[in-house]
Amino acid sequence: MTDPKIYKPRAVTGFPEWLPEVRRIEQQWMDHIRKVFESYGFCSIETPSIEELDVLRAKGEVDKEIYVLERLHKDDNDKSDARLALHFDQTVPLARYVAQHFNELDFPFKRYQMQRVWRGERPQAGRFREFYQCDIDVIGVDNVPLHFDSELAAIMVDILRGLDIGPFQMQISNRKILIGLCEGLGISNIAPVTRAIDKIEKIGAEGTRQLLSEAHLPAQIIETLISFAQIKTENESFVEKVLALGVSSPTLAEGIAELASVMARLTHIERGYVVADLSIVRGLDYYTGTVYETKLLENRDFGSICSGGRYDDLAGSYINKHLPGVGISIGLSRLFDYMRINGKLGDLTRKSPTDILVCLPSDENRNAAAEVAKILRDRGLNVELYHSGQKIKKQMEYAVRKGIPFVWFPPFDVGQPHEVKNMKTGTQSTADPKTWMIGKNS
RNA sequence: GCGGCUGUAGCUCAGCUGGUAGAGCCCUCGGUUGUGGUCCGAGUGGUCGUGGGUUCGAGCCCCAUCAGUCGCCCCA
Repeated sequence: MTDPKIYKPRAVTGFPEWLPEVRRIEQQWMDHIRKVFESYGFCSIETPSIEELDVLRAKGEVDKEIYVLERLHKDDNDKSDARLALHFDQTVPLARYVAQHFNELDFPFKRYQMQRVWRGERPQAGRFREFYQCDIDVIGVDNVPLHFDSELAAIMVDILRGLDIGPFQMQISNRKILIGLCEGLGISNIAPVTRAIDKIEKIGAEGTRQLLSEAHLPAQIIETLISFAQIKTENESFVEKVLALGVSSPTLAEGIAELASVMARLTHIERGYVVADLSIVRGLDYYTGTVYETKLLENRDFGSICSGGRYDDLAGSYINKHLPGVGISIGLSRLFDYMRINGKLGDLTRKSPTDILVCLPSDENRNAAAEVAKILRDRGLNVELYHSGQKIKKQMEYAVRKGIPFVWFPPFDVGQPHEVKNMKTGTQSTADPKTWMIGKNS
C-alpha cells in the first residue's frame, strides 16, 4: 500500500473563512444589520453571483478586478457568446435588476442586499478577494429626494453604533462642490486634482501639495485647494468656509446647498459621528453628488468601512428610463476581520449554539436522555445530546471545549431528580426540565 | 501590475562562525469507582516551502521557483 499524497490544507488567500466561534459572531452581526435595515422599511433582494460580463462592464473601467467564469471543458458547439463573471459590487447588479423588473417594483425602490462580492486584487489586511458587503440603496424614477442621503447616513451610524466597534466617524461630502470649485478655478483636468485631494488625510497637506504641484497647477490655486481639502465641520458651517475661498460657480453653489441640507437633517445624531469633510471624493466615477466614507478613529489608515454615494442614472445602460439613486455599503468582511484580529469580537468561547449539553449516563439511558433533550428543545433552548455513554469526565470536557454553558444530568437511577450544572460558576442543582430557565440562579 | 520583507512540528517560535533538528502551546492516554477548568506523568507529531548548486557535509551559503506578508495602485 502506498502512502497517499497529502496536500497541505490551506484556504486560498483573500478568501476568508472562520472557525465556528467566529462565524457565530459574524452571523450575529448580520442579524443585527438586517434588523436595522428592515426597521427602516428596506426590503431584501438577492441577485446571482454571476452576471454577464457586458453588464458588469457597462460602467467604467473595472476590468482588472473582474473574475470571469468558464467551464473547464468548454463545449465548442456552445453558440452563446455571453461571457460570465462574478460581480464585484452589488450596485451594478442592482441596476440590472431594477431595469429588468422595472414594471414590478415600487418606487422609490428601497432595498438592502447582503452578499459576497469578488475583486481580483492583491489581498492585504482588510482587503479580500471575496468579501461580504451590506448595501442599501434607494432608486427613484427621475429623482430621489435628498432627504434619503441623510437617512442612509443615519441608518449606517445606527448600525455601526450597535456593533460595538469602538469610535468611528462618517465623513460626508458632495462631488459637485469639488467639481464646481475646479470649474470656478478654471481647472480642466480634474482627475489628478481629485486624487490628490482625496489623499490628504493619509499623506497630509504637504503630500497633497506635492501631488498638486506635479499636476502643474499655479501655486495660488494649489493653496486654495489645500485650504478647501482641510474644511471639516460637524454641521453646515462648512458653507462659510467654502465661500471664504472666494471661488464661485453654479455647480459649486448647488453642491454646497445639497450638502448643507444633508447635514442639517443629521443634527439628531450624537456629535462626532458624522462630519462634512470636503476632502472626501471617492474613486468610483459613477458618483455625482453626495459621497460617504467611514473610518475607525483608532486607525483611520485602515480604510473606509462603510461608504457610498449618490449617482445619477445608474441603470441608463439597461433601460430607457432615468433612474437616479443613492446607496451606501458596509464592508462587513473588512470591518469584521479588523475586529477579529484586534480581539474585539466578544465572546469566542462558544463554538456552537448549544445552550445545554444533556449528559448520557450510559447507553441504556439514551432514550430517557433524548426525551429530556426534546422537552428542553421544545421550550426554545438549543440542546445537544451527548453522542455516547463515555465517562462523565469525557462528556464534561466536551462541554468545556465547546463552551457549552450548561450540562444537564438526567437521573442516573430511578427516582432521583434531574440536575443541571452551570459550567461557568460550577454550581450544580436539581432542576425540572419542564420549568427550568437560564437565569442568574440557574 | 510594480517594489520591500518572510517561509523550521496543527499554532507561536528557537537553532550560536555550515557537522544530518528543539521549546512552549495544542492534541491523545493515564493519575480506579457518576463531573470539566488546576497539577503531575507518558505519548503522537517535521523528507527544515520546492528544485537545483557550492561543500567531505546545508535548516543555516548561492541561484531559481512557489507561497505568504507589507507598501504602491485601487478600493469595502
